[in-house]
Amino acid sequence: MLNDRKLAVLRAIVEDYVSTNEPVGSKALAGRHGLGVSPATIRNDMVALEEEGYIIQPHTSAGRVPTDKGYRLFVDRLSTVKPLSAAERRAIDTFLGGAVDLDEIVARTVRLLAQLTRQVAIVQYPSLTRSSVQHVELVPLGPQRVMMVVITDTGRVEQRVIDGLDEVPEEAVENLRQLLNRVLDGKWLNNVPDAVVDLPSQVPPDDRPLARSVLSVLMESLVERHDEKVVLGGTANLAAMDFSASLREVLEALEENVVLIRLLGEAGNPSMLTVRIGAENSHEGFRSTSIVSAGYGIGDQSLAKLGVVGPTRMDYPGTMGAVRAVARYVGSILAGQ
Amino acid sequence: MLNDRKLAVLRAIVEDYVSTNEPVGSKALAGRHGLGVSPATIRNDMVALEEEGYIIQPHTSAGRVPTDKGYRLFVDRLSTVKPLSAAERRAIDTFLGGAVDLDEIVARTVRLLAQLTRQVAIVQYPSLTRSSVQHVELVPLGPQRVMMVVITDTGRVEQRVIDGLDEVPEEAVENLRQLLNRVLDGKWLNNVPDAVVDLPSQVPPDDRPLARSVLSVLMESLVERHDEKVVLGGTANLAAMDFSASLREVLEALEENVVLIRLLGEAGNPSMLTVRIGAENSHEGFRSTSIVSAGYGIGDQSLAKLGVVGPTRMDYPGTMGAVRAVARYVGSILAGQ
DNA sequence: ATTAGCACTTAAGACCACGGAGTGCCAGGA
DNA sequence: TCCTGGCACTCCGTGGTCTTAAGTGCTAAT
Repeated sequence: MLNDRKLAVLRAIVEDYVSTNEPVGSKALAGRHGLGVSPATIRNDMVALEEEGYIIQPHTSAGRVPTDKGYRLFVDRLSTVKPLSAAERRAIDTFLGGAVDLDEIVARTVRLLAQLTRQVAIVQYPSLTRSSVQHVELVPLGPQRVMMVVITDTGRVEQRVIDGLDEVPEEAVENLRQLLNRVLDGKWLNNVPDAVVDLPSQVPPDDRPLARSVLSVLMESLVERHDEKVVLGGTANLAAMDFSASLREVLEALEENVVLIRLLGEAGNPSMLTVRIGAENSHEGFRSTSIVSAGYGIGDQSLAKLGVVGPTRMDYPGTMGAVRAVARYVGSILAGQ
Repeated sequence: MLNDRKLAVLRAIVEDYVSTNEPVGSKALAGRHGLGVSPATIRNDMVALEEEGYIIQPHTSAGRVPTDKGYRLFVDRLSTVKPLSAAERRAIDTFLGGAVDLDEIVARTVRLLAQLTRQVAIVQYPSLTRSSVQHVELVPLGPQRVMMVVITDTGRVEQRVIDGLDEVPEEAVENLRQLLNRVLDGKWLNNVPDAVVDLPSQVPPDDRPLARSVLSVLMESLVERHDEKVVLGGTANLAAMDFSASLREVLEALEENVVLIRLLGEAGNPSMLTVRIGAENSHEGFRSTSIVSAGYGIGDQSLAKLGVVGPTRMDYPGTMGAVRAVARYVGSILAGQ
């Protein structure tokens, strides 16, 4: 049904529409692209494409515009990811290289991604559950307060104050500290619960209340509370975009971190590029946007996701290239830390 | 020159224009407000107000619109801060009361402020230099790495890893830890440099390289690097605003944390409400917005600023009331922690 | 299967007329 | 001296008509 030329026509329509933002007609198309056939022929192909639902015309006598389904076919079969230019790669390198800690890596990444794609960038903080414990510290703050600090191999530090304890002797804290480090050192965070479950029985009976308090806070901070933060950048680029939905709707959706995290999480294979187009996005506010995302992490272990949000009418090859490149660079920077 | 009635006219113009977003004419004004004079009289007053630069008409035969100077007079002399309703105060209380740590207090505050004012809210993290040291911890991470954690009385935690040391014995770290706590406990952060300047001479000669490394990182993290973070909220409200400038310009300016911090910092008396109207803002991107800000802190010690950004055509009394109330509540919550 | 030609549709722009809201000014009245 | 009613004027916004340009669908010929 869809021979090669029809596909070529679809590709040309997508490319033209993305760059001009105007419905593309048969004549203009035959002129600009070297398809070697007349406008009339292209028109015939167009009605076929329209019947299949890949393109529509906004009104009778207007050119054609790709549908979500058309973009989907385009990214799946008609385009290849565009690698970055050497200059762009150098820019990434120097820009990300200067970061000193995790916060700054994330902040710079989001700026970079927004700048490269001229769209809204989203970067998720590396997830706790995918990293491992490097060190646990317990610090007595007073007779009844203890601070717990957990350091992970991705450079993340979580700290909590444990309050309302009975009088705790310093050496009990010290014992517990040593025990925790012995048991947890190098453990995946999601294995922490199993590792500590019988830990209270290993301390002297007098110290068990302390141990239980510390463990419950530990579990809460590491496991139950997936406080996966996300950072946004490039929202100014929204002003230049034109959604069929209202700008307000998109801005509102972008403010809901929970939504963003779910959206990134929905992506398929975590180490691959994922593209969700228009109505494929489950959240109402993103029905007229496309989201290109990728996992990033150390080695082939994906720690978190990053991506960009733009109009469905976006430069998919270029955007996908930028997202993929940035994800890889961030991974290598994290590994080098 | 400006008698009472002219001022009343200006006040009426501002109030009408703020609520209708349309230039207000003499007839409509005489009808709605009980000024007790005829439209013709109001017209005469209007030309006077226009000659003084408080109002302008967008074109002949249109109503009048307040200028920046008009708004300024309005907030300075013609309006009073509107206290929140009891329901609003209760809402603040329950909403902010549920926060468990500093991050969450800030996050909730920004949401609250955006919701109350229906504008863009900005909250600055409590400044380091205004708080005091509660505890310093040094944790050996390996033979050549030490982690330093500083906890302040505002609940903020700063941590740094000190790297590339010579072999450091554990007891040297422990000694230094005790010394630091003895010297710094309760100190204002901005007094820390003075307090530690002669500290290397108080440790055994062998440990001085370690002490110097730790101190230089300490100084860097606390003093030189005023990494005062700001958090934004309610950007979706931008969509409903109409600036004379482009939306993009405002969004861009809002993304520059440095600009926001400077802007908040420019405010006058830190414990008072500050209003900057239109061109009074030094930054280009905010020329068509007004910024209402206030300091907040524990007791009468101002730790940081918060505020909202909206169109010059904003409800000043209501906005000022909300900003002031939120600033006070946040202060009391911080004090209670 | 492709192409050229042609009649048809539609949105967008130009032009115009007109009603409404608002103004400035002037002369008369308290 | 200040206020008011009246009046002519200005300008914006709206709605109507017309025209143009772009693009389509269809048919007949290649």
